[in-house]
Amino acid sequence: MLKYSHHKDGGDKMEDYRIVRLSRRERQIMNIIYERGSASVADVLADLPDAPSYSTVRALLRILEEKGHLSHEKDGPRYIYRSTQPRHHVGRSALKQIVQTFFDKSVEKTVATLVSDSDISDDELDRLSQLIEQAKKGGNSS
Amino acid sequence: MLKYSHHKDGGDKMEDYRIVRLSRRERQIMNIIYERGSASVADVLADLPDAPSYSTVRALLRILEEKGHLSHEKDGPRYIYRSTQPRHHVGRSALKQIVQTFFDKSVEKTVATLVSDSDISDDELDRLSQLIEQAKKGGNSS
DNA sequence: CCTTTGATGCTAAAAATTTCACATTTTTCT
DNA sequence: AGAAAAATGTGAAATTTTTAGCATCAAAGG
Repeated sequence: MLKYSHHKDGGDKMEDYRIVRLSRRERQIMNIIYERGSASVADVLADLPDAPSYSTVRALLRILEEKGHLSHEKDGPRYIYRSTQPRHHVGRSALKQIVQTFFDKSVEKTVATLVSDSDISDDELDRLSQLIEQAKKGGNSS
Repeated sequence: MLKYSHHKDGGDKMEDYRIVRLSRRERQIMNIIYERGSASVADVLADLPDAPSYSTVRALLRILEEKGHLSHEKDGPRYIYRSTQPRHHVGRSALKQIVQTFFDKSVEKTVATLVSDSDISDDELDRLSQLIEQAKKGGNSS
């Protein structure tokens, strides 16, 4: 046939981005928990599209916990699940992935889409300006 | 047990975001194709982490085509696959999802992460400023 | 205290995904 | 043209994911 360069070496592509390893349901559940910060079984069930049974959700949560993505604590009678990885960390990674996949690794293109698409108030635009200004002053590379 | 409000009505959560419907491998492959713009079987195989066999990749590509996510054209002896949905459209949707899931729907927080994380040149920061300025002048809500 | 309700623990079947082997077709090269 | 190389087409096995049923445990209420 052919020789294919399975270059898993570059260290650039796909990197650790663990979300990519999750199955469809696992990802949906993780997203719900990231969005809510924490969630009970009922919370997850309420937010899940095409919600399966209660048992099913619990099984998935258990699996995610076994895999180390979630942990739970007891809140009275019920379990509250949280991500083991801090949300901002995972978000940063996910964002980076999006920038790479859809926006040619260009932060500029990404921001362009963000500000053009959404309905942003003048206030928020001002704060964005300040953000950029701060970045200019603060540590940079060039 | 309990009553769970399977509210699939709000129309806000998860919305159409089709990527979420893809299986793990399907998603990986779609990402590769979005990133490259188009790809042959060998291209996909080269970029896939834990690359399976050639046959396997072709099977997945066929499935993605059946599901309507991909189409192919002949480039000489081989097939070149492309997304049926325009990349910028899917990217916009994916970005929106990230903003919602990890950044409290805040464009500001998202941009803050983008500019703080990445190593951005002063040039790019200038262009970002211009971008914001344009958005201020152009159509907005408030 | 005992019953009811609502939670979890576990196990296994059903469904979907992932994988590859083999056959066939097309291209390339001498 | 004929042989070799490289691509696609197909079907089915192997694995993983997804699902739910039933047993058990804990809290709340009469």
